[in-house]
Amino acid sequence: MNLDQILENKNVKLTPARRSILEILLLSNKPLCYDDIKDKISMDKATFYRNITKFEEQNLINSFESNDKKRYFEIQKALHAHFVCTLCNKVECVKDYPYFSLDKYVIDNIIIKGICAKCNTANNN
Amino acid sequence: MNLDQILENKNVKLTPARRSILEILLLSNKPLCYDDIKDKISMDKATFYRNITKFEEQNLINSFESNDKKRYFEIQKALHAHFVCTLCNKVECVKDYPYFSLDKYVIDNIIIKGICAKCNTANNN
DNA sequence: CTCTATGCAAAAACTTTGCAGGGAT
DNA sequence: ATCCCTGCAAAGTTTTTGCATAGAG
Repeated sequence: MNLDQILENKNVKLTPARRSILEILLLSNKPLCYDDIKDKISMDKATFYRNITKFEEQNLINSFESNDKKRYFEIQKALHAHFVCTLCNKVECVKDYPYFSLDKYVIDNIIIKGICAKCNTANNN
Repeated sequence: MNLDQILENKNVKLTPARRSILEILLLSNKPLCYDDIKDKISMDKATFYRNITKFEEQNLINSFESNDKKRYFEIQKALHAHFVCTLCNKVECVKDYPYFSLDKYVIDNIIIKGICAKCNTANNN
């Protein structure tokens, strides 16, 4: 999947800022927040959030709020679930979690909240 | 399930403010945010959030962030999923959504994000 | 009396908006 | 010349913290 395919038929001009955001999200194996992306490239938060809003309007990406109060974004290549640890705030993709359709509902994302293996082990020591 | 049972062995004194919060959450059939609760009883946000924090520390309630950037709280009687509509921000419980354990992970909550039946119908008109 | 709970006000954290400058078409 | 993208600064929203008062044991 490349950016041209992704932007096909979408009303989004591919500016350098947008290219950067999309490339970083494409290369990432987990959802990223503004801080994650700002660490990789210099970009004002207004630019970031305005472009993110546009991407979401065009269904190019989806997002969710994690436990750390930040929004995390990703280009979802195939619908899959996400795990958010409520102790260490780690976010990871859960590729093999089954999902089911709900009558007349459109499912965009599944977020599983709980305690990750590492924190769980640490907690029980 | 009553408040005495819920607070059994928990290090939480049952003050009037706490009783109000817990009773409202117990009676609700869906997760509630601070604004929802403030509509029902007068309570300062500091008091609310401090008590909510204490409840969460004692695993009396759990919470998640919805699309409207607010945290929603509930007393979860049995693990079940929640649906959050990304268009109208409605939050509802999905009792019959199947869930699966993840090896070594503790699952506290499942949030399904998407478009609810009503918004979906409205959108396709 | 001491310890905790509460309310008000201020701060903090993340996101959004206003506005002006700059580039592309 | 117009449109829209970008960055800075300011505002907005939700949640948290500081502090003084009130209340329970």
